[in-house]
Amino acid sequence: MDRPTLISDKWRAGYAAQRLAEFTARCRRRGLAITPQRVAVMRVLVNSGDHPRAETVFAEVRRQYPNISLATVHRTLETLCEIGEARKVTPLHDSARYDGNTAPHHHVVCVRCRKVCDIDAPEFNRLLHGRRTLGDFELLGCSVEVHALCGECRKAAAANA
Amino acid sequence: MDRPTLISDKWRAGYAAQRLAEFTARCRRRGLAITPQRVAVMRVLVNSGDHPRAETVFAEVRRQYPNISLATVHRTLETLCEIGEARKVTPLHDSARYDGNTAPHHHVVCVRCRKVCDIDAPEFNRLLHGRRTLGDFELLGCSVEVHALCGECRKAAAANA
DNA sequence: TAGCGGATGATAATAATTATCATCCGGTAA
DNA sequence: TTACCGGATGATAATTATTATCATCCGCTA
Repeated sequence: MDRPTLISDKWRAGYAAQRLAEFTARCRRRGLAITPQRVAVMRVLVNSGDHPRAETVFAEVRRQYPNISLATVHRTLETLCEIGEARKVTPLHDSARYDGNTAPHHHVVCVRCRKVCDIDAPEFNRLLHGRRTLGDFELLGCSVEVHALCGECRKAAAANA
Repeated sequence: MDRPTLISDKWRAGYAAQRLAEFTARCRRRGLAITPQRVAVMRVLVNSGDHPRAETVFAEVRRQYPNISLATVHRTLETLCEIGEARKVTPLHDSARYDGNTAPHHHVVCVRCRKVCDIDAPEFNRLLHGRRTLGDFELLGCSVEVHALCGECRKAAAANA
């Protein structure tokens, strides 16, 4: 069946090992230096079942590298996102975006300029199929964020290529 | 059919009129004063097809109330969210959250403490049914955010009640 | 092993948001 | 209608997250 399931710690442990094993090769391929700080940030992130903030990663990495700078952690996390080794849980975070539409609906977000449009998709409103819980969580609702390139950004991207 | 569609400006105009007509009654019911600033912020927000930042709402409202403070706009937007008249496009925005898992997956977020867990749900990965575009947008992928209460917050909420 | 260029640490600067507080004004009850 | 109470506002300071700057360092290639 296709029910949603929480990803298990066991799965994550295997996944993390795999990712870390490939990490140095991937950095080299991208022309990035393999520094102990970079590896440490990557390790903490990929081992975390949580979705940590920069500050949290900093606290953890610091135990092994007491001299690491918070700025380095921020820079490294951004770098990891740029090369596709990590992602932000939300692409919209610099400032809060508010939505006056309280009817159930979803969003399409331009990954380049971050424009957001509302979409109506009854099918998306039925994703939970009436399920009330998932593991320890009591489910309340869900929202779908479709990632896309808007018309303008599509043109801009084509022009740059 | 149930295909996703962009919400039209026409629909929004009607929706906005309706929401504004009900707004004062809803405020009264909640014990909130009807101030011109509050109404103006609500009007700008609900008329916006975009998903504006506080600063953007501020710029717009200021044309009618040149003395309004940015702090008031921030406060008012938060208040609107608290009483359910608006919502944040993302509940996670105070600081960026990073995810080291680059495999397709989705998230369940506690709306109270903001804990995030990964979920695996093959069905969610098929939402776009191979569609390539939606209006002007070129689709790239989608992610589902399930809103929930985690175990701890459920207990805390029950204790407070 | 030398040297180039990217990476880092320290710190300042910026941006977004929240806190503080005196004043103001919407809502109620006389 | 008027007086009053408590929430709302405006001005501003404070806080928090993130990014920029820059001198120094060190991973990597030749």
